[in-house]
Amino acid sequence: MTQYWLMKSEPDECSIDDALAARDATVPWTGVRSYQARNFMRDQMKEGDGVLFYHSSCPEPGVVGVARVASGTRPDPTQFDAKSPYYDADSKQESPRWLLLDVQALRKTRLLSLPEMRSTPELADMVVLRRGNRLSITPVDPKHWSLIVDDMLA
DNA sequence: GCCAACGTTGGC
DNA sequence: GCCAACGTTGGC
Repeated sequence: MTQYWLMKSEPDECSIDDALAARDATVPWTGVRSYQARNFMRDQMKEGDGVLFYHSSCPEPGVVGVARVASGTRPDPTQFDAKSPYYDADSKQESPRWLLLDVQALRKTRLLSLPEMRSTPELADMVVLRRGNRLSITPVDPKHWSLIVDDMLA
């Protein structure tokens, strides 16, 4: 069954334009260092799942595009790269702690800003809007996906 | 730059 | 296993 997700990316690292410019518009979703987010990727996310591409830690945070999960998980190579900011000295080659999967950008949308999301009553219970939420990957209810993708960003 | 919120760490 | 201290996220 197709599921839906919201994935945060810092546009300084990988913006929606960067993703669309990549080969096949596909980027490895590197740098996830949260067990909850990793477990979503490992246990629940499937190729073909829908993704809201979200810009975070930037002047205008919000949803900026639609994407899809384009692969299953594999070890994130940056965990073994001592020069990477995502290096994890405790992770072992034979039992990698951190995973990634590929995300394929499908289209850029207008900015659906965080303030607009917060001011839309039908979106009020989205996981990403919960107070103090810090998860970089959050599940999206089908009704929220439909409202955002088929209506607000159509 | 500030700070609220949360996950992780480590002492006990 | 508890919980205080610490580091990080991320909006403002």
